[in-house]
Amino acid sequence: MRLALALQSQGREAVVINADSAQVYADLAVLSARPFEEEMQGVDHRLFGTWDGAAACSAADWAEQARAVIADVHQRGAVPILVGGTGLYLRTLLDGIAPVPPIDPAVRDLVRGMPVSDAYAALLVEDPERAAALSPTDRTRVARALEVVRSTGQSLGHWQAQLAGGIGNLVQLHTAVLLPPRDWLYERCDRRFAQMLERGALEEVQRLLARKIDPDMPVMRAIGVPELTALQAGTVSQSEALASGAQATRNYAKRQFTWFRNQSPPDWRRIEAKDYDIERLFASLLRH
RNA sequence: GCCCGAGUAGCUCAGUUGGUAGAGCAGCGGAUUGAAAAUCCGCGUGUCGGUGGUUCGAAUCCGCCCUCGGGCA
Repeated sequence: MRLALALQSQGREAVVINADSAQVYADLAVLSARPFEEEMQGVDHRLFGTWDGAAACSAADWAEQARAVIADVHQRGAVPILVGGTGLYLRTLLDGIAPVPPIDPAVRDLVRGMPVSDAYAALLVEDPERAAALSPTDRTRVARALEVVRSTGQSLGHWQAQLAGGIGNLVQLHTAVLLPPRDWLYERCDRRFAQMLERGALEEVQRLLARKIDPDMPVMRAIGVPELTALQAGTVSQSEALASGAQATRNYAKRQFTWFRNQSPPDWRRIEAKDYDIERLFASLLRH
């Protein structure tokens, strides 16, 4: 946002594009900490609250939309600013992803309904190479590998040998990976979740629950949703829900830290200070 | 003051008939190719409250002391 304003002060239009897997859902305004109208200060924001919670937004879905938005923004001579902490989304946009055809919904339902142990046993037979590379307890990846072989007749490895749709080579990137001091970060996580409750997070979850969406869907797994669902059900107290939500936020922050520290390209600048000068950070971008 | 109960990892607790201790959570590190705010993997030396004693050997048995609960006065 600060960058967008800095650009605008130079008479250049900027568009903020969401790259966060929870902020894409319309149902999660408070719990995903989606910026609200006043915060946007008239700057165009895209892909925030774009998906309905009843639908699952995949990395490829998001990347496809992001590509279109970026093309449009460039068309207008404006600068796209991608913001968000979902590493897989950014990687998919920049590097592309395996061109796996759509999965047969019947196969998907069947596979995802299986206990991991069964799915893994099946994978050992149907795609032993992949099975060997995965932890037998990794539900998400075991299910993915199995649904891919069953639905496409080819192993996941076969598809992953190629990447499609990346735009990393077509654009000029100005990057910054924020890795602030851990204590400072955790303290903010605690405050953030408490603040969400003050801003109506519980009511948001009540509205979500009324929709009776499958609990396995991404919206239902967003941080705070399970915690506040438990509060709503009366199985935990207010203070317990507050504590577990804050804890989940911290756990997530750490995972994000690990992702970006190790998975993002080494030439992406790491910022370890909690304060930084946006004008200096993006001086190369702001100059011309 | 007396009687019970509890004092073991940062927290919550296990620890069988004595053989110098281990789980969950937290924390730290890591993985991450179509639901990723998800999913998974790895890392456990701590005066076992203190102190005397019994014993070849004590978190475990005995004495005394300390702290925190609860009860009785």
